[in-house]
Amino acid sequence: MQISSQELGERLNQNPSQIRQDIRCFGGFGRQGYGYNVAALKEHIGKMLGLDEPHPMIIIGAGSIGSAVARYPSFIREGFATVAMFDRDENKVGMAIGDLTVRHTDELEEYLAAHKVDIVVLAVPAQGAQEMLDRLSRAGVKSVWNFAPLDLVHSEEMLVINVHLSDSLHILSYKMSHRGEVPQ
Amino acid sequence: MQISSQELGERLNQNPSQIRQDIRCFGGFGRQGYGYNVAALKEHIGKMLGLDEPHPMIIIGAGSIGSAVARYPSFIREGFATVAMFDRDENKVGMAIGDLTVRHTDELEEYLAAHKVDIVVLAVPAQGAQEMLDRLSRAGVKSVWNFAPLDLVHSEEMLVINVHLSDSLHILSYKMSHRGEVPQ
DNA sequence: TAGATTGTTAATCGATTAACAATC
DNA sequence: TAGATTGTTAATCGATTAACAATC
Repeated sequence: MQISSQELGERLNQNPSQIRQDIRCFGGFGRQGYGYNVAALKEHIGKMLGLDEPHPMIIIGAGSIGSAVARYPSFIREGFATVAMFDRDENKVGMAIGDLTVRHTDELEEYLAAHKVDIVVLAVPAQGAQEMLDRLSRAGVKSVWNFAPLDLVHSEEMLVINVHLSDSLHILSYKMSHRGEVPQ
Repeated sequence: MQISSQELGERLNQNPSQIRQDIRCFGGFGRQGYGYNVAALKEHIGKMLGLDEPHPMIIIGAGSIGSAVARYPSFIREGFATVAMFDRDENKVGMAIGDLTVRHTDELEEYLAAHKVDIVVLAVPAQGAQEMLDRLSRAGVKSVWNFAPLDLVHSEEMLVINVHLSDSLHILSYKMSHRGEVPQ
């Protein structure tokens, strides 16, 4: 099963040249006159993105965002399994979310010391987010996926990706207001 | 209260030239030797993004993603208030989420005909998403914020913004795997 | 007025696209 | 072999940055 940069481009709304340039970046393995082997391509891209090995995640904050991430089916398929959830609210501790039971944040450091955790999902309100990030930093956490609606201050060693849903909502709002105008 | 492109650039990690170019796009109103009036700047940007008037939203799908959007505090502050939630699951109909009660999707067209709805948030599983989008299209909906993890086919008249959380997770995963490598 | 900082044009840089020899 | 399609270099395009006259 093969695919050409031409067809890949059509499906992804990209120029075929762009496709070839991009694939080349992670080591060309196409064949002239033939195209790319789909299975090999998928494997290479997966490896490139680190999807070839599991990445255990824990989620801090068992509110609606934390729950949504824990339940997102495609993450689990791709190896991003949530292995524990934490909350500081006593009322949420003990609650079942999917097949996990919410733990108290007091247990956080202990948990991190005992388990391999690749990614910490930060799904707490804006107020407590920076403090929690500093705490995670002290506990040796290296990668954080932040859903708190602010940009967090962190050291060079930490990798923090911020998800700001409002950015995408603002784009929608902007395009709504300017629809029908001549582009440019 | 004023601010210069210099300081704005420092705060936003942008080149001051970039800042000036960008602000100019929506009509320059800075003053030489002085900078930009912060209040005026905020108002102009707000207007540009359509934040000067409320945008009633409804959410389809009362699962964890739908609930998270309904509760996201900054949306409400910015005028994106959720005015109704729908689900096709009888068990969820009648449930309270914040101060809303989940309605059955059977009432959707009726609701849309009777109320001003600027944005429909699509927070249903991937399987039903395209079908629901077509239904919304027939009901005259013009703007959709899609959280279903697939790109939806839609007519030119419809504005559909896709939120794919996994994109951001893949970026995190990629950077994790390639950390410490010499950039470029 | 002198100093500061914009609006705007010009220069630079990087990213996208086109072209084509290499080769399967 | 002939046709197709890659890898790769060159050309184009757009976006970022620098520069500076205008002016508050």
